[in-house]
Order: sequence, then structure tokens, then C-alpha cells
Amino acid sequence: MGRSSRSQAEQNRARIVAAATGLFRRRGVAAVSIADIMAAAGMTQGGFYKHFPSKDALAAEACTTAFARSEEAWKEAARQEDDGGKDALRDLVTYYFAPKPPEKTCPMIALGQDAATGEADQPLREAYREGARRLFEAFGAAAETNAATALPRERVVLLFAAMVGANLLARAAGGASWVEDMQEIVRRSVDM
Amino acid sequence: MGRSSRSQAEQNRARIVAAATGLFRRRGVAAVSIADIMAAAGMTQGGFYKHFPSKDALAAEACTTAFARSEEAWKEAARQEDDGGKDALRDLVTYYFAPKPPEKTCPMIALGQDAATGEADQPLREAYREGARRLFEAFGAAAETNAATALPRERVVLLFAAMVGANLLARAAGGASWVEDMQEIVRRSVDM
DNA sequence: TGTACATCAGTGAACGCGCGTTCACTGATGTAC
DNA sequence: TGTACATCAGTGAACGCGCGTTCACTGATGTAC
Repeated sequence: MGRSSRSQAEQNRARIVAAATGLFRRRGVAAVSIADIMAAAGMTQGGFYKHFPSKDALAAEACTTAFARSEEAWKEAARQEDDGGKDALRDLVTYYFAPKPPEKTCPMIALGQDAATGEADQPLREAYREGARRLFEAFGAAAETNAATALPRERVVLLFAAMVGANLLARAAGGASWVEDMQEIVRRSVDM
Repeated sequence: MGRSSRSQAEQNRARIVAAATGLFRRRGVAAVSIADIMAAAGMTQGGFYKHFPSKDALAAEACTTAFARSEEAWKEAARQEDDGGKDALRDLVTYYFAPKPPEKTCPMIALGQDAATGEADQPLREAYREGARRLFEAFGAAAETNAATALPRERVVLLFAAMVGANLLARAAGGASWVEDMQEIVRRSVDM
């Protein structure tokens, strides 16, 4: 096992980022070790520092990736054609509340603790702010796709906050029935 | 320094729980060590296990305490007389969004990651579920104090979710202007 | 009430362990001629 | 194109450190007579 080619190394780096992104969305940054990440990427621990200067640097990059993947999925969900594309926002919220494997947990929720606890100027915090802003804008864009049923801006903002809050509680409070009711109410509120 | 009296020991135990409650609300359970807690309580590390069988056991108890303190504060805020007690829900939401020292962070947000990541039957998870349910009920009760402006149940549930979501984002995304707008919109939505 | 002794809350050092990071080494890859 | 050498991606063991937990010890507290 000697030196890898440039393109192989590039692929390996991408595998590390992908593995980290999934693990961080599952458990948060702090609860995942570099050994965990490298094992998930199919390499040994020592090679990590050939690609990243520190865990924090990877955390920031993986955070950006997590939000980018999430944003793509949101846009895909809002673009769905099964209702003629008329209820983009409803499709988005339905997708957001649908059961998903833990490595697809919403990064706003999964990385919230890490972003909140870190230093104010930490790259992770900046990546979180930027990523959350983009999700917020994607939500607003979905709300505007159908002019006939356009919602007032205040209602859109309220729905976004409610959607995030309901999923935080769903993740933390397990299958409590009042939380499931809450998700259903938020979902229905999009139509009103 | 020999044996403490029973009442002194009882006080010391309470100081450990109080210190842990504040630290956990600041940084979450995982990011706080027993050495941190015992130092904050003014004792040395070794004495911890004279009061608790493990960190997890303290975590569950401190989680219960965190929610109880939060519930008391909510009820106090909703009971305020400066507007004649007519807008209990508005007072509650205003209190919830008001800047607070980090050791008074909402436990639904601060402990969400720990509750979500832990085992399903973990005592911490159970304490979180129970605590969150009680805050939800306290919110509902505040919404019902003034029959003249009583809100439909669906609206109350939506507002609760939105309030929690807005504060999660405020904590994680720092002082982003769209998040501050969001808090203001949620606060105003109580009046409509 | 006073004395003798058992109890046990708190101390401070130590335990094994997993963490993030470093390092000497390997050998295929990339480069210079 | 072929040869000689420098580079460096990945390995696997080690580093110091802080974690949760354990333990021998101390001496004031609580108890029995």
C-alpha cells in the first residue's frame, strides 16, 4: 500500500467528507470521532491529516455539505409533479416530516448544538448560518411558486419556524402523540 | 475535613444538581464533565459518587430539574399583571424570546441533542419527554386564560412549534437578521 | 449526660479508555532528464 | 520512450490529555450503652 494517485486521493477525500456528513447528521459533530469517520470511509485513522488540518476544519466543510444536500432534497421535493406542482410548499413540508434514515436528519436540528456551543467566529458556526439561511430562502421560494395561493410573508416565516420546531421535538421526544399531532397540524397549516 | 452532617450532605447534593442543571442548559450534557460540575458545586471530583451512581443518573435528574425551573418561569411570566393579565400568552412568548443568561437556555433546545442521541429507554429521554409535555401544557393553559380572545387549538399548537423553532435558530445561527425577524413575527402572531 | 465505636461524606490520587493529533515508515505515483 | 529519483497518500503505532469511575483514607457525625 503506497502512495495513491491524485484522482484516487481526491476520491478518498470526498469519501471522508461524505462519511462525516452522514455521521454528523446522525449524532452531531461532538459525538463522532475521527476514528469513526475514517472507518466509515474505509481508511485508517492516520490518513485523515493528509486531507484536513483538524477535525474542526472537516466539521465546517461537512456542515456546508450537509446543508447543500438538504437544500437539494428540499428543492427536489418542492418540484414534484404528482399534484401538478401546485402545492410545492405542501410537498416540501410533507417531505420534511416524512420518516428518514438518521443520516438524513435535518442539519438545522442535528448541528444546532454544535453551532450554538462553538466560538462565535468558528467556521462551523458560519457554515450553519449560511446553510440555514439558504434553507429558509428555499422554503420561501417554494411558497411563491403558486401565485394563486400565495401566502403572506409573515405566514411563511411562521410556518418555517413551526416546521423546524416540530421536528426538533419529534427527534428529541420520540413518538409522543402530542408531537405527532403537532406535525400534522403544521402540515395542514400550509393549506390554510 | 471529615464526614458531613446529613443536612449538610443533602444541601451539597442539591448544589450538585443545581450546578449540573445550569451547565447542562448552557452546553448540553455531553459537553460537561463531572469535574466541571463538582468544581461549580465547590467540591472535589471523588465525592460525586457518594450522591449519584453515574453521570447518566444525574443527567436524568438535572433534566427534570431544568424543565421544572423552566415551567415555573413560564407560569410566572404568564401570570404577570402589568397588562392586567389579559395577554398571558403574549407575556409568555415575550419572556421566552427575551435575552437570558446561557444557564437559563430552554431545556427543549439545550437538551434536545442529548435526548435524541441517547437510547430509547434512557431515563434522560423519559425526563425530556415528560418535561417537554408539561411545557406544552403550560403554553396551552396560558392560551386559555383569557376566554374572550381564546385561540383555536390548532393555532396554539402551531405557535408553540414556531416559538421553539425560532429559538433553536436564534441560538445556533447567532444574530442573523432574518432569525430576529422570525422571532418578532412569531411574537406578533400571538396577537392575531 | 458521657463515653466508645461504627458510619460514611468528602478528599485527592489513581485507573483504564478513547479522544485528537503526530510521526516514522512504505511504496506506488509523478517528474526530470 | 526509458531510467533515476523525489514526492507524498495512506498505514499503524504512539503521544499527551481529559474523560467517567474507583479507591484507600480521613475525621466529624451518628449511634449504642
